[in-house]
Amino acid sequence: MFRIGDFSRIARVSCRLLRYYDEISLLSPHYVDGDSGYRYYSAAQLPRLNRILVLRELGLSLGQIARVMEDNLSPSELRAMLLLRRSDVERAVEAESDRLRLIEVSIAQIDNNGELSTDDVIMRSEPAHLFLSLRRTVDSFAHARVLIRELHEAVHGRVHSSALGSLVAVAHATEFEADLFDVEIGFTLTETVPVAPTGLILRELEPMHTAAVCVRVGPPEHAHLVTGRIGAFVEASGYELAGSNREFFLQRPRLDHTEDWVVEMQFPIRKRRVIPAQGQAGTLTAPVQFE
Amino acid sequence: MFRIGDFSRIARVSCRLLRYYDEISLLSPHYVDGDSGYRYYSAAQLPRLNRILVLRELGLSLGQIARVMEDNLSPSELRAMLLLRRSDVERAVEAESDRLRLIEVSIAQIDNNGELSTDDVIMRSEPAHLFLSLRRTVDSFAHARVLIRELHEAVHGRVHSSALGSLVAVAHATEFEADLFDVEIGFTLTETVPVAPTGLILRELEPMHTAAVCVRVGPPEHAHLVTGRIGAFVEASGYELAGSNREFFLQRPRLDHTEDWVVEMQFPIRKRRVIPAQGQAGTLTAPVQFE
DNA sequence: CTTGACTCTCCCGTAACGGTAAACTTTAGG
DNA sequence: CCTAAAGTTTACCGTTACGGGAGAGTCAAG
Repeated sequence: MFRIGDFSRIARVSCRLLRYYDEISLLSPHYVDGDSGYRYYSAAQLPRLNRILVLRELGLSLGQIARVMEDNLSPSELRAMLLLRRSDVERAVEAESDRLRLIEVSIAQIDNNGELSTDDVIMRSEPAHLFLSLRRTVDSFAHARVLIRELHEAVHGRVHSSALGSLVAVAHATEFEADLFDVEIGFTLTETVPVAPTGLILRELEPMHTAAVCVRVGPPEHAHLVTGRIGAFVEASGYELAGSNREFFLQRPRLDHTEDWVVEMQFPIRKRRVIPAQGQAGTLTAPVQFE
Repeated sequence: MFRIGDFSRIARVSCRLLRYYDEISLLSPHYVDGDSGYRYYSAAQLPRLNRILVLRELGLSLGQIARVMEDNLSPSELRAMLLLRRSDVERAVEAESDRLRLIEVSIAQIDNNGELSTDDVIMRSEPAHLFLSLRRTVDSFAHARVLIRELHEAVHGRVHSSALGSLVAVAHATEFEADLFDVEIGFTLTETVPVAPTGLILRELEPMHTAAVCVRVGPPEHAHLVTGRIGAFVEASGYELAGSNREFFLQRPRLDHTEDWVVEMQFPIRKRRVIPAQGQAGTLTAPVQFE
């Protein structure tokens, strides 16, 4: 019979931990003195404690460990738990590895540029939306204002304003240097509407499983700065573009004050299967070009 | 100006998170109504929020993120933080990979044996101890009782009992099948003592950086069972033996009741440089032999 | 003016313990 | 036998980064 301090020294765990495991009934002392409340442990409890510690090291939660310990769980059930745990750990390893690459990209950014400029590019998923739009091919992206006005006129009076969501511009062109832009501009909808013969398209705006997004505050003339930044980020972090990008207007734009526009640029991306340069942070010196 | 709900939808984060970041002064609203307490956010705050989210994704704590954000931290300081973070993540990846291998070993154990029998072998480090001992070569490990008696007589009266720690037996032989055992038996000491010319050795019992330990309750005749289990565990988890093993007596042994002995067996181990079979859990079918 | 949607603050809960305080018990030494 | 030191008890708070919910107040549209 050991008092808690001796037992903790023998088992190399803290007294606090033993009391905690007693509290949650994971490992109760062999005997508790009724008067003093002193806990007394026997050496025969060491195997149980060690088993707990081993399972803990495998990453099982104390709740799971309790299930393993209390009834003598069948080996196959334990096996199932371990399989579950294994897939969790596999995912965790992959997630941490991804994180590691992102960190290295950021360090390389600082080394090359003197500062961290990709800091506002973020990756997330984007759900599908119901979308009511106009599609045109124009010769200048600044022409967008005209399109927006046209869209407003087409929509005005036909759709209740409470059904309208955000203004979205989809860039269907994949060549960024081309002289012609295939642009689709419309509103997301919160409910379906009848589409009269107005030239308006009613469709689903595709969801993006993974999107690199960046918020731009300023006129469309500055878009290429953000575009380049996103491109560099996507390139460096082992992804590639996976479709046409689009711009979400987070504020209803005032057509005559383009410098106040608040636009979220969204680029669908996917993991590259081949990762070209797997080197250290400092070795990523070649200038990274977009597309 | 957006109310918190709109802003949360735009930024794709929860209201709760925005309130929390306000509370810890990480991202305060552009304006707070004095009467109602309503928070109003401006679109111009999105870049800051996104930067926060990016840093969070890199795994920085909110405290670190706050330091990055509040003063405009110099890029080199940020770089240092990222380097620190990188080494943390590298360690995390390695730790999770180790864990993954342990899990796979456990699954393979169940598949081969029908149950998890290595469950009470645990890995930890063992500190150095001051050690006062006798060393003999005997022809049978069961001869240990005689040695213990001899040790008691040598120590009795010369060392104050408060200075005595645990009884330890060191097996210096590396060949487990040999007929002769080179055994050293002694006590750990809590303070240094004068060693009279008694044949006793005063030395440091080497620490073990990594040890596989297992508690055995029972007579020394059962030691080989535990030995085999530890060996199989060590072999399967990518380690190898790295020196002579020893037995810590967790209870002062009663010489005439060997069946009550509570002994912790400690084997120093190190990572194998070459990992032979890197296969899946189910493929580990060859019987694993000790040494 | 009402009603429904929105927002506020405040408190509790998470997992797995560590730290500390105030009171009590045991043990060793004289 | 007495005292002092060491050990132990319960109880409460803190950690991280939020999520959930209660009860009360606020805003906007019809």
